[in-house]
This record gives sequence, structure tokens and C-alpha cells, in this order.
Amino acid sequence: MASKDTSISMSVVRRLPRYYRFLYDLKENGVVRISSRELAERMGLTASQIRQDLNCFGEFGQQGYGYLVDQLYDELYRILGMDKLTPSILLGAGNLGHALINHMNFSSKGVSLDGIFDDAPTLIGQEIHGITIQGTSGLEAFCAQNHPQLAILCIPKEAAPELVTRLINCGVKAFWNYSHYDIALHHPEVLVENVHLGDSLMALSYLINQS
Amino acid sequence: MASKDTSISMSVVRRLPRYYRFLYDLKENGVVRISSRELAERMGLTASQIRQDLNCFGEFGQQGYGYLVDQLYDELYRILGMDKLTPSILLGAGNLGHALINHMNFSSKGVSLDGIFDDAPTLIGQEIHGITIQGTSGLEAFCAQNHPQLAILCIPKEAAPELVTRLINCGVKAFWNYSHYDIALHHPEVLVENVHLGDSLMALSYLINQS
DNA sequence: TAGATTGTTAATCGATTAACAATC
DNA sequence: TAGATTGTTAATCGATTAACAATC
Repeated sequence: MASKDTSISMSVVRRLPRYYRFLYDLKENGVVRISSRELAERMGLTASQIRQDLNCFGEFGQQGYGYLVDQLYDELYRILGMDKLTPSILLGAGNLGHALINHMNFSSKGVSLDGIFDDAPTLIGQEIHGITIQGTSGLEAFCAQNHPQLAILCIPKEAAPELVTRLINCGVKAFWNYSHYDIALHHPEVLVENVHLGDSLMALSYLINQS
Repeated sequence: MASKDTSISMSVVRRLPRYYRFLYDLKENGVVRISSRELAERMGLTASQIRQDLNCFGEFGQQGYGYLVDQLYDELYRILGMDKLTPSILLGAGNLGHALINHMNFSSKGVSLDGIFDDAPTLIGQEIHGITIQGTSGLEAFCAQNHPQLAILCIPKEAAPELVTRLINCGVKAFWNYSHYDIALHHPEVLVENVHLGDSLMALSYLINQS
């Protein structure tokens, strides 16, 4: 728990993973030190913003010198909580859920995927990435045993309200939500990160039609 | 081409699809009129913000009465450009690309998916949603014929730089980018909407570890 | 020491919220 | 007409950028 944790704005938080990716690339390319000015140029930001952002978490640079790439990378790794794995489950192993399981490297994002749930008879019993898909009737028992903190929701909007309530009763504290059900509106006490792919594409459609 | 098009901020644009979804639901539920106050309550926004946002595009309400749901829905449909389909192609029919094709309702988002490209020998020739996967060698010929304006990138970072350049030379003007290649940085002249699922999950990991 | 670059404060810019006159 | 609610201007709030003293 760093010193200035409470006041970090979401604008800053959303930039952290991108910093982390750029630092990783610099590290990979053997770059030892970098100034805020040069990183800003590479990332298309202002040097001021980078220094402001980093100083939310501590003083990682050296005056007159810049930042040590390795050290800054490690700090971001720690700040983002990548050193701990959040026990998690995924609900809805259809097209999207299945693709996420195969496509995402969960453990490199601080997440440990421990269970997969779906009620489709054709899916129950199947195995993905070494995890057997279960029906949602086993949810409570699984949670009592494994205590997942995060649920990844790849289910239709209609199925969400009931499942979300059950999950919260099981102790789930955060949702990575691909459904169109507005969790935050109904359960303000939990953390919700929405991924609305349709909204993203519609916003792009709007921009295309403007230009 | 509405009157005040030029000055719409991205903050407003990103809220439009959500307004559209809520209006759709209201319409489905037979709600005829709604005030900014009530819509604000349902969406978890302020009435002020809703009125400000909508007035970027015109005067859709009636003083003393509110907004007609049907009419406002139609306006949003038009504003978002859903009445025209942008010809598009998808590159990379692996897990994620495949899932997107099956999962997304492109035409309801103003997008017409006309071609799918991938260089994996096991995928070339296969058919998804009535479209045959082609190798990228056929890209230029296809574009000369079909003039896609939008490319959906589900390819690895390494493959992106060359393909993006080729696509832009083929007249592609916009990218829905799932790769970690930073298109906007290298090609500021095109529209880019990034979907960085990993960044989204890492931001959530950060928040989980704070609470 | 001189040059460079940070950490941090101050200034600017943009987005959100509040207030209210216009009007249905 | 009176009540309600918009459209719009003004006030506030927050985020970004600029400036500069501190210091390596």
C-alpha cells in the first residue's frame, strides 16, 4: 500500500497499463534509461503528464538523469498488482468466453482463472485450458471452496441479473463485464470494468461517418 | 451532416452508444416519453449532462414535456450513422477474430463485414458466416474491387506494421484495433479505435488490489 | 561546475454540474 | 394560466500543460 493511493484518478489508472507495455518493450530492446521527454515522444504524450502520473505513486526518477527502465518497469509491475494473482471464474463459455480463455494471458494480467461455468448441455463437461466447464448449479459450492474475487461475465444480458446477485452473495467483489447488463447501476458496492465491444464499434462508426 | 458536428468531444461521442441502448430498451418496453431527469436517474448520470450531450446535435426535446422515446431513438440511430453500412474487412481469424465474427452483430453497428483474411494454411478456404477466409496475398485485389473503409485487426503485433501500411495504401481509412501495434502513433491520418482487452483487465487488477 | 532532468507548483484548458429564462 | 421541463449560459470542478526551483 503506497502512500498516495486514495487520490489516483481513473484517467491516470487507465494509462498505467500502456506505460507498462512501453516499458516492457524498452526493457526488451535493452534500453537502460529514458527521460520523460523521450518516453513522451515515443508514446505521443507530454513529458509533463508522464511525470505527473508517475509521481502519484512515488519518486522513481533521478534529477538530471531520467528513469531507469528496469526499475520503472518493476515499479509499474508492483503498482498494477501483477505480483499477486486474483482468483477468478468465467461465466459463459460461448464464442466470446471461449476466445477470451484461449486468447488472454490471464496470469500476466494479475488474474488466475480457476473455474468456467456455462449451462449449455453441449458445453458442460468439456475442458478448456485444463479446466472443466461446469453448470451454474455448482457455483455456490465452488465459490465456498475457491473464493473467487473476480467474475468474468460473457453471458447474455437476460441471464446476468440473477447470476450477478448470486456471485455477490458468494463473495465476488469485482466483475469484468462483457454483458450489457449494467452491474454498477444495480450493485454500486462492487468493482465493475465494462467491455462494451458494440459501443466501441458504434463510436467508431460515428467517427467514420463524420469524416 | 448536422449543424454543430465539428466540436463534439470524444467524451460525448463515447456516451452516445449507451444512450442508444437505453433508448432502445425504453422503446421495447413501450415507454413513450421520458424527461432528462428520469433518464438520468435510470442511467446514473445527471439530467444536465444528458441535455448538454443531446443539444450538441439538435433540439430533440419539448419544453415542459420531455423527449419522445421513439423520436430520440431515431435521432441517435441517425447521428451514430447506423443508417449506412461501412464496408469492412477483418484480418486475423484466430480465436479472437473468429469469436468476433460470430459474436458481433456488425450490421446493427453500422458495419458490413465483406472479407476475412488470414495466412494460416489451416484457415484459408474455410468459411465463417458465409465468407471464405483468404490469404493476405489477395488483399490488394480485394480492396480494389470492394473498397473497404474499415479494417478490424485481430492479428499479432508483429504482423501489424506491414499490413497496416498496405491497408492504408488500399484506401482503408479506419481501424478497429485489437492488436498492440500503435497505429495512431505511426499513421496519424487514419481513424483508430483501440480495444486493448489486456489493458482493461490490468486496470481492473489494479483497482482490485487497492480495495 | 555546467547541463540535464526531475518533482512540484501554478496556469490553462476542457468537461461536468448548477441555475434559470424560455416555452410548451 | 400554472407546472414542468427544456435549451443554454454561468459556475465549478478536474485534468492537462507549462514553468521553474531543486538537485543529480
